[in-house]
Amino acid sequence: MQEKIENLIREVLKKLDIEVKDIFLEHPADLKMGDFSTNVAMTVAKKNKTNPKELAEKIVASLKPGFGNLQKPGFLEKIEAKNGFINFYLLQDFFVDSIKEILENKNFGQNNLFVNKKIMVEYTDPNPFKPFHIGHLMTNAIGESISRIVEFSGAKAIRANYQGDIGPHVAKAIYGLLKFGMPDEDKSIPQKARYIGELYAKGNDAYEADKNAKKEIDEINQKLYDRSDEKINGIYDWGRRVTLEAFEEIYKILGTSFNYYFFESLVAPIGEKIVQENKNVFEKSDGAVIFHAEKYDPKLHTRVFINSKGLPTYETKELGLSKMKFEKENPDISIVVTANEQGEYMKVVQKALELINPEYASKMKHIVHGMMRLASGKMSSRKGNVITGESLLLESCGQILEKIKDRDFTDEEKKQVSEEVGVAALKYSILKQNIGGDIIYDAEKSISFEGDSGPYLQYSYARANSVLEKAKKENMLPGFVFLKPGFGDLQKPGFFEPISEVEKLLYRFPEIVFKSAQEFEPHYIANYLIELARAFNTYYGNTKIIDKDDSASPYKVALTLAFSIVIKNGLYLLGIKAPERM
RNA sequence: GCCCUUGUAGUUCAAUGGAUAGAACAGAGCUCUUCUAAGGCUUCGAUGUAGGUUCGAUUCCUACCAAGGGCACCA
Repeated sequence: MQEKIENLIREVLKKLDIEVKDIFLEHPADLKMGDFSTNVAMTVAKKNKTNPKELAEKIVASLKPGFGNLQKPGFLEKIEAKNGFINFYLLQDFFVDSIKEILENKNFGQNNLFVNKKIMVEYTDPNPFKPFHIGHLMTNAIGESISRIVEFSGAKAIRANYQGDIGPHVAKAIYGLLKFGMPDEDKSIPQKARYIGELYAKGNDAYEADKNAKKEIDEINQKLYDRSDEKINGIYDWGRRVTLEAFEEIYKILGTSFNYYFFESLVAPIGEKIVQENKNVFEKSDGAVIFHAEKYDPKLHTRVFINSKGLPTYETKELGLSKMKFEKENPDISIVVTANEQGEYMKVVQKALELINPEYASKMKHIVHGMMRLASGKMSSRKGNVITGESLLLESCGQILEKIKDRDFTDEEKKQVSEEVGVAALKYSILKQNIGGDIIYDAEKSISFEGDSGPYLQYSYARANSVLEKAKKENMLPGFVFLKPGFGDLQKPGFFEPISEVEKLLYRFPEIVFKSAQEFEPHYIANYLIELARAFNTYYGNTKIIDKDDSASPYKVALTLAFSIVIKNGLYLLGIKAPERM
């Protein structure tokens, strides 16, 4: 359709003897201003120093029948010039056809942007021995959504989770466990994991406040690398298993499953080897091995790759990880999703990788998202003022459970619905905004169940579904026949169903998905779905969809079905489930 | 000090250089004998400051102000 309109404009401009390179077509911000519009008159007027409004009117006049030998094109209802823009209104047929297309294709919205491409997405990255905090929830929501969006765009997505199972943070947690003792045997896995997270915070406090503790923790860290202490090995293996199992329970609720789990303990030696083999890139300084990135780019800075104790830092591990990813899967694009606090250091690592292996570096893409912040300041698991992702999830789901307690659901259904809706509330609040921006977490407001929210979208879907259930019972099948009347019937008032905003938005879904994929930005989909759901709810509010006496009723059912398909696909792309009832 | 993000209604977020800057929450007021009121309909209310580029700037450039992050052995 876009092409048709573009060609039409080209044809007219040619007739008017106007040269133009690109024709920029967009959807006007307001549906009242047509389905497509172009600012071509303004750009041309600028070049030729003529009046844009007059030119727009001239173009429109030339597009209309009875002027010259151009016929009014069959696919347009109306063309108008307004404020220098040229607006195109599509014919009803186009919208009805688009509804048919949606009903024929349950995967409506897919595109070919990444066809035959393999894209690895690394996200979530919680560390064993530390709590699963809100930041992990955020990275998970974004990474999962991006994975689904690239899949919907033809890519083979490979989900990877990179976890720091070695390093000072582990030593701190183990120091805490040695000092304060192990948790009771009969506690649940999440309880044990929570306990380990608390002791990590204590270990960290001790590390900063107490010199002896610092020394002890450094020793534990060294022993962990060497695996030289039987007792520490035992605690380590146990704690690693417990925290990883606790994470799995959270992934299950969130609806994520990974193809790969990478661990720092495994990539560290690979990274160390890379650093040793590239002496031309790295330098020795104060007993450490460092990389002077500012030599290559003044905006970058120096970072330590091997510390003065001979232990590899995160930078080195990251090099090892990259190598491992490419050797295992050789992705066309290797995406890493993290919070922006890692943005600067990641650029340094990327620069180092560029010197070591330019091919790998060119395929890496680091997506940074904002931080989840408290009004009172930054959350840090080191300080212990974190709201864990787990507790937030439980709270969100709990609030839903309270809300549906009187509904006609079995206990099993209640649990499932409250989980699906609770997760939706959280994920939507993360995904509705630009990836880059911080999210200010407010316990009162951040989890929203009404208005601009995940549950609102789910509710709209459940409503549509309920209409469709009723339609099935009453044998009201989706249909279009009534819209193909004899020519004379066109005049019959009330025969045609006016095209609503729902149709005008539905056909745009694939464009939105495409844009989201191109920019790796899920929020376009989130915003689109809200607009669509709002249009449907308005339609629903003043339309009786199932009505045996209404010849348009089959079409209304078809429209409802099309809406339910699109909203379900859209929610899927956000990583949100669409319950049939809620 | 240098570098990276970000400044839009009271609050949380939108707006490929375009039209009257959109929503939601909060506030005021309607609305369930119709398919789910987690809904619908009214209403009040905003581009950090100062310049610049442009027919046109929330968007691009410069400076300033403010918030967050990073800047050598944490991740």
